[in-house]
Amino acid sequence: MKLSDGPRTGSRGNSRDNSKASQKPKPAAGERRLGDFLCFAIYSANLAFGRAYKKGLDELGLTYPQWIAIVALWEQDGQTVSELGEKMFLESNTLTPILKKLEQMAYLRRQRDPSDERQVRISLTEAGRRLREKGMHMNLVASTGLKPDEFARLQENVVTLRDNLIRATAEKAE
Amino acid sequence: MKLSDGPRTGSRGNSRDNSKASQKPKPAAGERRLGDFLCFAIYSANLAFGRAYKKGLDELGLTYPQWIAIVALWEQDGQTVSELGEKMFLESNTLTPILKKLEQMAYLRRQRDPSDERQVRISLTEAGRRLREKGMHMNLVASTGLKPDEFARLQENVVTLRDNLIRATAEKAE
DNA sequence: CCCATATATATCGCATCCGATTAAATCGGA
DNA sequence: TCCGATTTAATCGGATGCGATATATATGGG
Repeated sequence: MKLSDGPRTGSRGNSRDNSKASQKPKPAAGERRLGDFLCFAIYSANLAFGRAYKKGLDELGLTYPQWIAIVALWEQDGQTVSELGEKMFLESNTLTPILKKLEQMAYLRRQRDPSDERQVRISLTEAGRRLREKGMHMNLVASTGLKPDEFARLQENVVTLRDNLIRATAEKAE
Repeated sequence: MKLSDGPRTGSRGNSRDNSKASQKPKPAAGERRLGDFLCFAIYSANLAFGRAYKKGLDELGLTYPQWIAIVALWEQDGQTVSELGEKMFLESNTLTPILKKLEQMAYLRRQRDPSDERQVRISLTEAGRRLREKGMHMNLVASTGLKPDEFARLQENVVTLRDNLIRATAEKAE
């Protein structure tokens, strides 16, 4: 198991810092900088997305994972906790508190499946569906500053990256 | 403020689902699926990275943000909490507990700057530097399943995305 | 010098994430 | 049928993120 996902092992090119001597102490030669790690780019982009969405979500009175759950349930209503978890890449330990909160807000219902009492099926209420509509006409595409083709390719590459990571992690766990 | 970052507003092309009738109930026509949101791709890729790194980080006895802090301090030692926060895209409310934990583990020192007692300067201990070396020869590049050129372009695009989002969010906040 | 303002951290409460464990229901082989 | 293994949620504790607030220090105008 290796911990770096930065491709560079030798000297780095920093296009913003080559006109004058750096004022910062140089890191040890050959070291990867934080900016070279793809994982950190994803990590920080995720923070940035969360902050960009914050204002709009506050107007809906939702958090980001709550919103994702509403979108996933809009796509297909009546999913079990596990099914919803597969789509959101989360498990019941994380999902259950979120769903309980949304139930408490009257945006969805949680009920045991009569045919298998182990499962809990989640269905949106009318208020939950209205919530989806309220958030639907909002978008951040412009804020990404990406052209449509860049946007689409980036999206595909990130999804590929995610799926490859998940597969590789599962394989290494035997 | 718009809340969707999915580019498609009309019908979707789902290349995996066009050979036979979908078994799932169709979502309302014109709806964006979760998979069309770039924010969700980033969100879930971040979860995937966290899980992929987990095993390696456990061996070091660190969490992901703790590791990031070590890397950032290795780059430049003696940073203030704010400076470190700029690089990690975090503020003192999040950073202080992490740094206190790392101090308690004896990987760094936190000391008030004598010339300005408001600031706290963070410096790695010898154990902290050894930690960086222990993690350095590990990498996840193979697990990403991306070719080097794809990897590099993806990294650049994600960084651009992040920086554009941050700028746009700051502008909208007046 | 005095005090209002600004700056840099820290604290607090809430909401995720996640590993480990628990509890309940189902399944399956003897 | 019976009982151990499996499956599905839920619970618990620890560690982030983050808005709001608090505290301590520094700064500047009168």
